[in-house]
Amino acid sequence: MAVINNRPKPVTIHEVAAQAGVSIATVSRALSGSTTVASPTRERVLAAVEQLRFRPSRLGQSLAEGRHAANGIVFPDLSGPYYAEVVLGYEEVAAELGSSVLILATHGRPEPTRRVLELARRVDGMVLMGRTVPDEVVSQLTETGIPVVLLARPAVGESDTVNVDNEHGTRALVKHLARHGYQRFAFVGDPAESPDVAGRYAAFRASLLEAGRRPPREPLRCAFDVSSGRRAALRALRRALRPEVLVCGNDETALGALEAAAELGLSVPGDVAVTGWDDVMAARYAGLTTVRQPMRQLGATAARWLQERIAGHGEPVRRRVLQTQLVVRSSCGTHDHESEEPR
Amino acid sequence: MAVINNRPKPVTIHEVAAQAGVSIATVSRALSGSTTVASPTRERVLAAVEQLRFRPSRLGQSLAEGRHAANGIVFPDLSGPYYAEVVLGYEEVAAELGSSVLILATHGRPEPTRRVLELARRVDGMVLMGRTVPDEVVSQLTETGIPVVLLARPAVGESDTVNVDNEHGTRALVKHLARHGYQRFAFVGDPAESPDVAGRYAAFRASLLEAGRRPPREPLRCAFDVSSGRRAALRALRRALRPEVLVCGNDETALGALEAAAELGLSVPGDVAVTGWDDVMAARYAGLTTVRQPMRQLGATAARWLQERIAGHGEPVRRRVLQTQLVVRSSCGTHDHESEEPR
DNA sequence: TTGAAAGCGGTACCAA
DNA sequence: TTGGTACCGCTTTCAA
Repeated sequence: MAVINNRPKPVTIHEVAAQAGVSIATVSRALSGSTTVASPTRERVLAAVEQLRFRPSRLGQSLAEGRHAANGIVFPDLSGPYYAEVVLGYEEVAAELGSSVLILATHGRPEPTRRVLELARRVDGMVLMGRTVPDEVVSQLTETGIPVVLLARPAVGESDTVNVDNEHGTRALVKHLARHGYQRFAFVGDPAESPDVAGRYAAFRASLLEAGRRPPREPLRCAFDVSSGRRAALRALRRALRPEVLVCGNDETALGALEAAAELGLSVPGDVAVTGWDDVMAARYAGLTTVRQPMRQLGATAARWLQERIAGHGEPVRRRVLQTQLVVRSSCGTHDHESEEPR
Repeated sequence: MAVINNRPKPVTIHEVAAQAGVSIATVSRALSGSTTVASPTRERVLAAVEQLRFRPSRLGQSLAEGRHAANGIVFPDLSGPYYAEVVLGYEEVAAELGSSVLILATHGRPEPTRRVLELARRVDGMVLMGRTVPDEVVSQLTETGIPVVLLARPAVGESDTVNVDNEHGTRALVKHLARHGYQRFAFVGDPAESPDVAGRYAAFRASLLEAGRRPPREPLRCAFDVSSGRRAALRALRRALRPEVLVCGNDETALGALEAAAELGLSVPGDVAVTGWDDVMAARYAGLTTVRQPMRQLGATAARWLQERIAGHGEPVRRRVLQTQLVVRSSCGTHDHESEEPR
């Protein structure tokens, strides 16, 4: 137990007050600028602050003010470009609006609920992404009075919700694939893994049915990473009746599918077409047809709404569904007009 | 000013105490488990806690305990896979060790110093990455008693420092390129942009000189993104005496260089070779020769050390330089033995 | 085993 | 314009 903790203890407002020969109330006023302080007094205070290198304790301040001036974002994971971009968009706006940003990755960790509730004790509000906590926890938070904005997940109660349009994005994709003339579609990805994938699979299935086709087989369930995608795609591609298209839940899965095809000596898109979701940087170099979603904007919108909720204006519940963009590259088939790819 | 802030005010320890018919001291003890509390009393307290859904205020707790139980990481940006991976590695370990994690991206924002000092008021310690704040701020923080771990930047004073071995990584790369027989090397990237790039350029220059070559020209300065890399590479490739190799400061720059070459109708590696740094996911699909660095491990090590500093054991200063790995792909030239690429 | 009370470091109201 | 002081919500001595 030989803790040799020799940190200088922080300067407090009392020492500044003593040094300047005023009361702590005056120091507080001089620094906040709220009330008027006589110029000479202010000078003395600021000099003392300067000299003692006084930085007010955030804890004292927050306790007195009754707010943290911080908010948080909870997401499954930060690996892979998708979440990183969303978090970046979030941080950017939150910082702009004067809040500190706490992050919490739940994926693969025990007790996500406990961690989220712990986070809730240090913030004025939080953004919850995807499949991080059960609905009950969302309700519990809002009942406790903590504003919550949901991101990339279904609405719960009266919380604001921001989502991407999985429905239309998928339909546009399937429609494009249908024009290529493909008949046998397979979906790679686990709807249970994330609400987004669930939405994409549902739309995939629905649009095939509406086109008068047979219902697709069960999705080839797999996690979000490349190697899981590869394994799942191998299963599909080894079937007697090989699918003509692998519609993948996200880009990393699709990149794994490309690997699988290569491994089996199948050409893409000749023997099998492959599509993804997200349009991560690698997708471009892999020639992957995919659906781009506005990742930063998802985070930015959530941050802005959260701040407004915290400010406490009584806006009605807001739900936003951001649009996607089909990005056609080579992996879905050959095209006459070179490059539908947007700049 | 019509703020309709109707949040239920949080349950405090006093209400729990009243409900359980004990003092707040007893409630605190019953919850912390530190001191002994008679079983029946504890039962009553826990029942009250349950019934009132009491969650202790983090602010009160931290103020009394004299610690935040949180720490922070400051980085230039979160876009691009590099920082995201480092932050992920950091968050993972920090959370494991029981700290909440605050993030702060400085890049392109005004007043990075003010923001960092503001962050310093809410954490027990922090990790500072790359070119985020000037050395004086680092000193100022440590003098104030806030433990700091530096990441991907030169040491300052007595702070722990974690870096990647830019020196050896670059030498291995240049050596490999020299074996290809290339004579005219150009460096793409701005040493002023980050300490890492500075280190890479220095090693690049040194190893060429040591090999008895003429000193290379000035680096083609550019920012870290693909399009900046593209523009810089265009400048180089349009020179009368075209370089045979573009050694780029990071992968995104290199991907831009690949674009530039394609634009000019130059084949890679036939007409010009290109290399990167980081081994981001896209590098693989672009066939980019690069140097892999252990990004997560950088973050993880920093988090662990920071925690130890905060715990206050008086270890001597630590400096770690993590090793890199050359990843040879097609962009640097043709190879006999297919794929030196590690799995 | 429990309670009273003194902090922890601020903010803001009320008087002077 | 300033000072005194009552909080904010918790932890932790010190006594009982």
